[in-house]
Amino acid sequence: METGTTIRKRDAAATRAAILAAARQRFLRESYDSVGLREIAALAGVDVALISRYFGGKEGLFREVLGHDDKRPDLFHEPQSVDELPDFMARLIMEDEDEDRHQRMEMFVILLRSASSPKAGVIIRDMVREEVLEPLAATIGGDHPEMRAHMLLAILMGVGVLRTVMEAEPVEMSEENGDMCRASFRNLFDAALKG
Amino acid sequence: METGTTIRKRDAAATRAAILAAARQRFLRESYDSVGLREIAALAGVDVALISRYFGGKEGLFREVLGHDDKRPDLFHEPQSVDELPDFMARLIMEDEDEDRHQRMEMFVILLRSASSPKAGVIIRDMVREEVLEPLAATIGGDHPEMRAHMLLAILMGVGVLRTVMEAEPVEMSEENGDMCRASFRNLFDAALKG
DNA sequence: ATGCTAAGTCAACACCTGTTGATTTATTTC
DNA sequence: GAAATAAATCAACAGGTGTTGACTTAGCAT
Repeated sequence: METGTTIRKRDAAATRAAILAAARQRFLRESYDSVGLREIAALAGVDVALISRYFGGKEGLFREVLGHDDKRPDLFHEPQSVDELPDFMARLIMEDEDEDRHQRMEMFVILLRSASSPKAGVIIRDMVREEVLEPLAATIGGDHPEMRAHMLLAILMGVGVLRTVMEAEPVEMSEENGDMCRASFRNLFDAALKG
Repeated sequence: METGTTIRKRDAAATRAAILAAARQRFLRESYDSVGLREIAALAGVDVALISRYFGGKEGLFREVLGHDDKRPDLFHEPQSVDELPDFMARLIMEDEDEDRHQRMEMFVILLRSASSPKAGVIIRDMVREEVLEPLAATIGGDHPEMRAHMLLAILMGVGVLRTVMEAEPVEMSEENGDMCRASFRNLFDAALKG
């Protein structure tokens, strides 16, 4: 059950990391409001009090899970041309092997799960605007970049919602189905950009 | 502040309706977990106890807000051919004047807001599968109807998430922008169906 | 080995949650 | 008008929330 059950010997950094990992794990499955600090603490094998002590409270913990202050690379910071975008986003949706992509998608899930909580919402909205919508619109350029960025992100988030929150998988991902599915998404993103 | 401030004279049906309206109003803005019964009761101008009394509890109230038992028409029940779908969904996104469409979109927002709450989630998932994904796939037909249905719904929900949860509007909706935007969405849905 | 300090624990806080039983109030029926 | 009944209220519950201060313990330096 516990994440950091390996007996830590009074290492502040390690327990911090354990709490962070446990929190991430929980926020990945449920919303900000429905996840309790005691729950996270138990999962990390730590006393509840430490959370408020180390992160200043639940809100601070959540902010740190999102890596809002950290030097984590922006969700869409890599320099891409608009031509690479469809393929890039299709891969983002379909391939979980790539560790970087996987983490990026997990981040989106966390965002989606808690976005309707009053406290978490403000944190999330800022993050999405700054780190996703604006850079995306910048790389898109052209006539109505904001609208195009919206469409792209809408597809990405929509698929995320369906997959995780609604627990529905579009199609068996194995074999050539995966290739077909990825191609379809590529076309879809292409249409969103040029249509 | 209150919804049913017009002094009701001990009318069970009317107070039920007032509670339902208040609940709908709150669940439209926040998640299942973050909305309290006392909050709803205050908005309806009613004592908290009445909610549990009339609806059997918070969960029952939510279920009734969703109209899961009611004879509300299915979210996608209308007999449409696959050709009409792109235009239909584009209008669903863009036009709020139509009362029916407006209510349907509101329902989607409520679904999205609370889908990550453990208790509300199970209710919502069933509803989406039964009333949206399955009928949608049925009207689509063809090669991979489930995947196509997923794509359509993903776009719809993605836009919903961006609009409401992320509080981001794709483009100023007035003037010819609206027409352009609707055309783009139509193309997008078209690509999702045929691409 | 002995202090000293950082790390972790414990208990309690004040508040809020949904829910229930007893009670009061208004409305209708005889 | 009095009795009966439905509607609404009140107060309290048991349990949960995040957070805080005082306390204990482990690990390191001298």
